[in-house]
Amino acid sequence: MRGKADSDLVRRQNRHIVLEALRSYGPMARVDLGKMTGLSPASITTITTQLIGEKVMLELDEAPDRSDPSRRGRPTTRVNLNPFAARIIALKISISGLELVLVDFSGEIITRKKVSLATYEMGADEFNRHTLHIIQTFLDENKLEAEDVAHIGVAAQGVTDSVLGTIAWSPAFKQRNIPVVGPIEQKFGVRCTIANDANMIAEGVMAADGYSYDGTAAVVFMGYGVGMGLVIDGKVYHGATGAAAEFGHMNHIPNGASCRCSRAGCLEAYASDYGILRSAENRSDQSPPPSSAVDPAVMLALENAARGGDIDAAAAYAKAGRAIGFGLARMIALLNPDRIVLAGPGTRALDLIEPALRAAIEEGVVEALRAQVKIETAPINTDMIVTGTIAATLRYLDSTVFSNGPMKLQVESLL
Amino acid sequence: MRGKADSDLVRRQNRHIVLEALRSYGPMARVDLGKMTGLSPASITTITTQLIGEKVMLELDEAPDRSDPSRRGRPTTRVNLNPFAARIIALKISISGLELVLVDFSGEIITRKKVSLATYEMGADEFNRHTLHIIQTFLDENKLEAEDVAHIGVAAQGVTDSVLGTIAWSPAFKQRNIPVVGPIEQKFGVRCTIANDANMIAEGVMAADGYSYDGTAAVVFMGYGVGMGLVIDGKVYHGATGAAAEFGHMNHIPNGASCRCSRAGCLEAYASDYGILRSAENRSDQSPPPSSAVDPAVMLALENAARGGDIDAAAAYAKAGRAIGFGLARMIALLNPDRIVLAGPGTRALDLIEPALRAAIEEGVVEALRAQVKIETAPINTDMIVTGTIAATLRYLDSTVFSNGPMKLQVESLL
DNA sequence: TAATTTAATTTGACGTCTAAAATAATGTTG
DNA sequence: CAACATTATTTTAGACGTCAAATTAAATTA
Repeated sequence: MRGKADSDLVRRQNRHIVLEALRSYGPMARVDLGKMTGLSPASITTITTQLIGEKVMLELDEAPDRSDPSRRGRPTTRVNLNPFAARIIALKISISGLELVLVDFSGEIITRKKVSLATYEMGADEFNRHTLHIIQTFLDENKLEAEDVAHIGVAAQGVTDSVLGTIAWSPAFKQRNIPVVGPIEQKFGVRCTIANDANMIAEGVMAADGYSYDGTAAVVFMGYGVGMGLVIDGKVYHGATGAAAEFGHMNHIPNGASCRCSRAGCLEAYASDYGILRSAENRSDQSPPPSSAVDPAVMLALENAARGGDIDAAAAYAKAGRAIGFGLARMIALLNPDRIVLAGPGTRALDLIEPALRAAIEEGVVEALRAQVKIETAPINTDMIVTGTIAATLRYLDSTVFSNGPMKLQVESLL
Repeated sequence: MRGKADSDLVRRQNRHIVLEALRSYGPMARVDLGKMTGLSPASITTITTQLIGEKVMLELDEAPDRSDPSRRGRPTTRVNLNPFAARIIALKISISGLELVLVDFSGEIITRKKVSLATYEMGADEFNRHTLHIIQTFLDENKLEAEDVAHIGVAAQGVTDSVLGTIAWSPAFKQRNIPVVGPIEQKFGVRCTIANDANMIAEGVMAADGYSYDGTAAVVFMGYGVGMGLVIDGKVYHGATGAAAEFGHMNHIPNGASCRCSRAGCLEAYASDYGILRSAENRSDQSPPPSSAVDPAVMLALENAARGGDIDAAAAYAKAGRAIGFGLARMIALLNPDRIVLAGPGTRALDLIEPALRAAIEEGVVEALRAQVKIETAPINTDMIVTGTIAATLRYLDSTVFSNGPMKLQVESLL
């Protein structure tokens, strides 16, 4: 149960839904904000006036829209989030290196930059030395001081701990429990949060339809690894420590194929790029997984071989599909979602995977449970991890900082 | 995102938390309500005055508390939920029949009654004819009209659909998709809801500590079947159609042991009473499961045999533990909970099950994920299903009916 | 009996919302 | 082109709910 309600809560909540409407649907007129949020025109006036006064919002200076000639009356003036209200950095840490994206408050990308970094053999200290330097350089290149940045949102591949601010385990690192948030906050004095990359994909998918979805969905990522982002009652679910939905390392077969995480039988060991490749090449399930990503060209060739009649390759994809299908069946039994979204480069081979996947779901879970669930595919080309990290970070800022209103001056001390 | 906020929301929310405080902690003084809810004494006065006026609450007429002789000042007068504000019926449908419990608004049980009913062979119509008659008799016995009952909360064993108000699949019925809510609402004109029994156990566990827990927990029921209630961010999670957490029918081994649900490899086929018995008797995993519950005495004997050195029996319990352990490992990978509660008669044999269970969890999920989770055992004797159903139903009434305030009179039509 | 202590209510101010009225900015029409 | 119509936005006045502070209530203590 949430706590007590008072006029403070009312103000925060209503400011929040106004910001959220602009965040999801872009610039709009005050009337439309009213329709969107259910607030009266009077309240919208009050709220927008305040937000504009705080420089969080601005009135767009544009010529009236004449596209509909039958339109009468006073023309609208649209308002939008003020791009200069804040800047954030989204930082993606993956097996191939770092990606930095500088974004303004309205969500517009200002610059982005990729830096490859061979992280696997690095210890935590060395990694952080590099990372902090790369961030500093990125700031310098954009003529920014650290205090110009309101938040740094990190998305990392693997198991992240959002409470400790660490990467608990990742295929990009030999070492475990690498602190990330601490060093960044310490060096730059900027608030920082970390999340799992698959959760950020889920965030991206939700952002794509304006966070209008409010059911339970699972977003599956297939590629160099297998991940999942869970959306529960419309909100991306993070679990006790932000490490929820480690679908790739959910056990498929007890004592089964060996996985990068040094365990046996994980789903990923059957359905990731390297798992599929291993099966296709008829190597034993127990043969050790590689420490680096499989070359995408190799996977492309394998797909085509499977389509061209290579029986071993086709069987490898079917095996992957069966593994994912059983994983989904188990997930469905637990969570009874209404939607499953398949995403990531692995969906390119969906034609090869899907029959076995669907058969496994049918085999693995009662009809009553799976009948409702819709399976969709998300576009694979867009960089959902970055998009999602940006959306999540900005939404977080909206709710924590900008919904509250301006700092109250502490005048008492003057008396 | 929730909708807009206004003074209406404020009133509902604050009335709600006041009701909730009394619901969880019982009668208390207005001062304490203030401390509990964070509301000012003035607001508490306003709210309690209104609730008392609406006969939802009442002031207790009791002698001042003299237990602490050093206590000075005006004595408190405690208030409580008015038992006569409403009555509810909790109805439990299980393989052994129906159980009806009449409860007043303060949560006090007025009467309860068990009726055994051989439901398995019944069709939906016959079952409902019996059920409606049993409810009618129960009302008559307590000299109640249907309209004296504010809500009927049903807990059923198996897969329930809270949207359609049906039992989608249950071991108590041969037939599928049995409508329950519809017939009851139609005949008695009383609002009715249905939920899965394991979810109601979870509700009971949460109620037991005053709904103060707000993390993610899984409550596992072990007995004639295997069930799970999931608590996500402090709320019992029901999924898209109320059929969440069908842990017992989550697949354990593809193409594995045959289950009552007519599928193969479900966890329940290894870890329920009949599954354990089947293994202990060295019958094949494929041999058909029984259609009725295993006699508790048989299970008790089996436990003692296992403890007394019967190797087959001990192995059966270990096999059950391993199945549950892998199921939990998979659940942990998906949901990263901080708490697992084991409940139900099956926990009596926990000594036999636990080693294999813990080993399986270790084998089945990365350390980073399982390190946080605490495994507890709930008392097995209390009837958690009924307790939980009552708690859930009353809380539902609190939030839907009694938080709103009295009906507004529609005076306009008089003009 | 008067002072003290704690509980509960009353009073007056404050913040936010809303409906209705007023104002603003445009198009339409005779 | 002036008056009217239309749509957007702001202003005004009133409603509702909270809270701090003052007041009243009901007990104990001295």
